[in-house]
Amino acid sequence: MSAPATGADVRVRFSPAPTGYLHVGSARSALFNWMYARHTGGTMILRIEDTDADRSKPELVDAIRDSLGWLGIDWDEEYRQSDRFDQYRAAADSLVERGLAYYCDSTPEEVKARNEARGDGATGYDGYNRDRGLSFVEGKTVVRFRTPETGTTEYDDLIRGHISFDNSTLEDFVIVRSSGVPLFHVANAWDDLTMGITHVVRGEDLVNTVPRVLLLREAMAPLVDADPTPPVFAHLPLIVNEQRKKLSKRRDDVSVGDYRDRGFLADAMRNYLLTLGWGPRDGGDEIRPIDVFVEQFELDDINKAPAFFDVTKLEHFNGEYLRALSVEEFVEVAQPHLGPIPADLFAALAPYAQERVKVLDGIPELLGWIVDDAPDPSDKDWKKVFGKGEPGPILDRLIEALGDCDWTAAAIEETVFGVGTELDAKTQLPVRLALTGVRAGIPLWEPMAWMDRAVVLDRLRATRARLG
RNA sequence: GCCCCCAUCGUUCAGUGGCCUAGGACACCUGCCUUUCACGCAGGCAACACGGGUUCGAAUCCCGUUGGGGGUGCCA
Repeated sequence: MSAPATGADVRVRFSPAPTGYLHVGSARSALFNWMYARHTGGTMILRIEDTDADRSKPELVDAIRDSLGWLGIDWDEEYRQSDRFDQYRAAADSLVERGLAYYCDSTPEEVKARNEARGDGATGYDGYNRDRGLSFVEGKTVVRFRTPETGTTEYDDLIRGHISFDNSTLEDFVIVRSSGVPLFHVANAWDDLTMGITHVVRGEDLVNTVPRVLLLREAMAPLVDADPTPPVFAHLPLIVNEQRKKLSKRRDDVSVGDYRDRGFLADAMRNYLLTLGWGPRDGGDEIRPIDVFVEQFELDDINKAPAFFDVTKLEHFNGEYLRALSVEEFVEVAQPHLGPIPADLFAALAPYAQERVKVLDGIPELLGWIVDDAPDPSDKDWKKVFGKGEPGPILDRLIEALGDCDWTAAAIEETVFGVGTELDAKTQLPVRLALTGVRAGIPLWEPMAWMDRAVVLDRLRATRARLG
């Protein structure tokens, strides 16, 4: 068991594979690493795990860095595993020399065929070349690590407690491909060792790799002047979808960049992500500035159970953050989301939008009617508004009065309500439906004053006509 | 199949043997405000998966059952 590092000794890393855009699951891992680094005054490391040349895309590295930056997650050191292949291979060679690893020329198909021929239901590598003393053949042999046949490999997880694996269940896994390129486990173990990583904070889907990494670390420690003590592991609960399954790129909306593009605020996203698997120690409000949470953040407060990524709650967080902005700030962040709405019009109506919109991409729906063509209300709304009473005369009177009054917000409001008083009727809803096509929305008077009187009258007349 | 893990309101976080007739937030419902909606405010609905232990006492500890998830790649 390792002595927990504290204070400025802490070194954590976020290690994404650049095989896709940053998704919410990895963003959460990055965040928790960052929280801990900042809480302890330690070092946050970004390590790009791009050992799989076929799937890694260099341009995605920048996309990931951008998304992290957007979330306000910064780092103190950065590495790329593709720059360090020589080190991993040297380490692997040494393992072979010392008999801790060996060459193997079995193809996956051959292994599978042997397993099926045996018919005992076992899968995975069968140890066929374990003791056959094969030597290196260019493009043909992989390097496999020789796992112990007996005993257990165990460790204490800061979040999940003691976890133990029977070594007999560990197969001899590949550490160097036949192409000569090292794989995840060696690269990961070597880097954690040589970079002095003290805390490994990552998703629960990686728990099963711990024994392999631990075994490798032990085997490689003599090669370097580094602390052989294993790091502290903290495996985060998975973030799941409504089916309680790990978020997947194919089925779920997981790209952090997509949320940004839709008009979620970085602070809201970060704050929400933080509440998945963790809550403030003081039991206080879950929406607060990040500094407050950084101060309280402890890895062993993290939950064990998976958490559902609830977009509805994210939206609530975003709404709160949006409303906490000054109007000027709100106008600023809204710019990319205005759609057909002129900037000066939006500036005038921004306060109305600010308290109604939860995500910025909802702005066109809220205000678009002002500049769009005449609306087409649903039958349901139509019936709700015009279904009873004698709406015809009310509309007639509205058209008449509105054709006549001053064209200012105050005069329009006074006119519409005046007709209401005169006829003892509610006049706002009919006007609203005629102009916007729906029964809910921002106050009408300013937008109406901004619109041409003729347009307003046209929509009112069209509604009157449909009434028959 | 084998290995590992998880289990409190619909969701999320709180609860670490007595303060729990289980608390906050989201969602939902009701009311207030308002000639719309929203914001705001006041209420409401709603959970310790099940079965055995341990204990004077269990949501909290142990065992089992059931359910769920993750892994099982020359991916990470």
